[in-house]
Amino acid sequence: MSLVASTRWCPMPEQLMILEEMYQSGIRTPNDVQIQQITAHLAFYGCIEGKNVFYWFQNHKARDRQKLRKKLAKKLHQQKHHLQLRLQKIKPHPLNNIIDYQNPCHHHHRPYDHMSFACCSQLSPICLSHQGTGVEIQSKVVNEYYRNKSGPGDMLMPKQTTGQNSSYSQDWMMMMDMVPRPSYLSSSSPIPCCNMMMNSPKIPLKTLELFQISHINLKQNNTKL
Amino acid sequence: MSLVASTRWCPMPEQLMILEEMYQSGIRTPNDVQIQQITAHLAFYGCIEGKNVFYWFQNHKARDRQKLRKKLAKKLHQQKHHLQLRLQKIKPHPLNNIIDYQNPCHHHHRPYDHMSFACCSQLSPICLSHQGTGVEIQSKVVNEYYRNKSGPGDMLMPKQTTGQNSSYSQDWMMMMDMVPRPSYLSSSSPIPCCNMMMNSPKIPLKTLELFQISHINLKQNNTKL
DNA sequence: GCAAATTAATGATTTATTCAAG
DNA sequence: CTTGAATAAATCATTAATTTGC
Repeated sequence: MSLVASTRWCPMPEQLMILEEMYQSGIRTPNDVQIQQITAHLAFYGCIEGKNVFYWFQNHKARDRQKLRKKLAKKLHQQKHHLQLRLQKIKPHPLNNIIDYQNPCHHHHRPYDHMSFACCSQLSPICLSHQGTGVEIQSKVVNEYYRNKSGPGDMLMPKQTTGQNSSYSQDWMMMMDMVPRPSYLSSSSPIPCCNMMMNSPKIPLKTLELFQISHINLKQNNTKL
Repeated sequence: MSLVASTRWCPMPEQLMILEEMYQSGIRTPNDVQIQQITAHLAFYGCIEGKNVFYWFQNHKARDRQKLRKKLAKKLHQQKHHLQLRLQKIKPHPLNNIIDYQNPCHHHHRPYDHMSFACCSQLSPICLSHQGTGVEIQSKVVNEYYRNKSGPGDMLMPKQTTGQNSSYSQDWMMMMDMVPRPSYLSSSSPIPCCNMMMNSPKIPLKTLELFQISHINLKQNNTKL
């Protein structure tokens, strides 16, 4: 990992300046459109993705709060200390236990940002057409996490190979491994499926070509790279 | 808000069954590709997006843990209680204060899933070409949160209207509102910019057409719909 | 039975914590 | 040590179950 392109975003000073200024301006939790715009703008100064902007605000906000908390705690502690000293001077009495030196300061008050809001813009739930490019083109490039929506409309929803029941516990575990799956594993493993919980009638689920994968690496990829 | 399409995902029983079975199979934190595949598969049974799958696993895992914790806490409590009773019987002595009835059980041990892993698949950071559709087509449809990456390569990175300095503290606040921005606000507000922190040299930032927006709604959209 | 009122589940969001690159 | 990235925990908010009074 020396000459390999860095695995994480290295913000350019200009980008940091702009972000910082935006933060100072009050922006705390930009929504997706805002993130897009910011990203597009900052992209002029260097490679950047939406998630970088997202994370930056997230971390900056959090560490701001953290700093503030520490400062406050310190101040409070000092105040107490001073107060105690003063009280001791005033009433040098062993029963002056009014002030407790602990108080874990569990600050569990959730300091709602005056800026924060939920982005519930009521866009119609139309199911985005991927321009016929299929799923893969989105993964890891357009989407970073889960936001890769992929509606039901398009999605190279394969002509499912007729309703043969299949055990998801098995097939999905297979599908779930990340190695490029050889397609020699046929789609013909007949298995009962989805008969575990939920008292709904047993539905003949279909095995999709998309998920025909090898038996190796049954478990999820545990390595953290 | 009565006959409007539901704002949140209403999973179909089949989808739930499949998800549940996958969970039982050991899947805990599917990565983006997995989420894509799962989504594509579940889409057959009803409208669904990647984020729904993501959230489902997130919540399911969390609530599983939670349930387990509660169970354990209960058991522990009972054990203590029984032990105390027993001790009382054996040594009905007032000095039997070995057992403390508190112990807040702060279980701060981060129970790493044996399944969890970071999805660091090393796909090249190629900057996805949006097929010339620009930013908007992605927002709120392809992206749900931050994962809307949008590389620097494409992005209708406008021919910036020559380097006139502009105050981001102001312009960005304006840009940040969500209302469709009328373009009558010219791109010619000349302002000093980015001279706040960071001792890097002052760089003449450009005002991009993309961000010319109205002055109304200066603050972030706080309303929730 | 049946709808308003409560409560329980659970989808979605935000915040806190942790890991680890540099 | 700083900070980008990722995950877990806490919380919010909406929908479903359930109860309750009629």
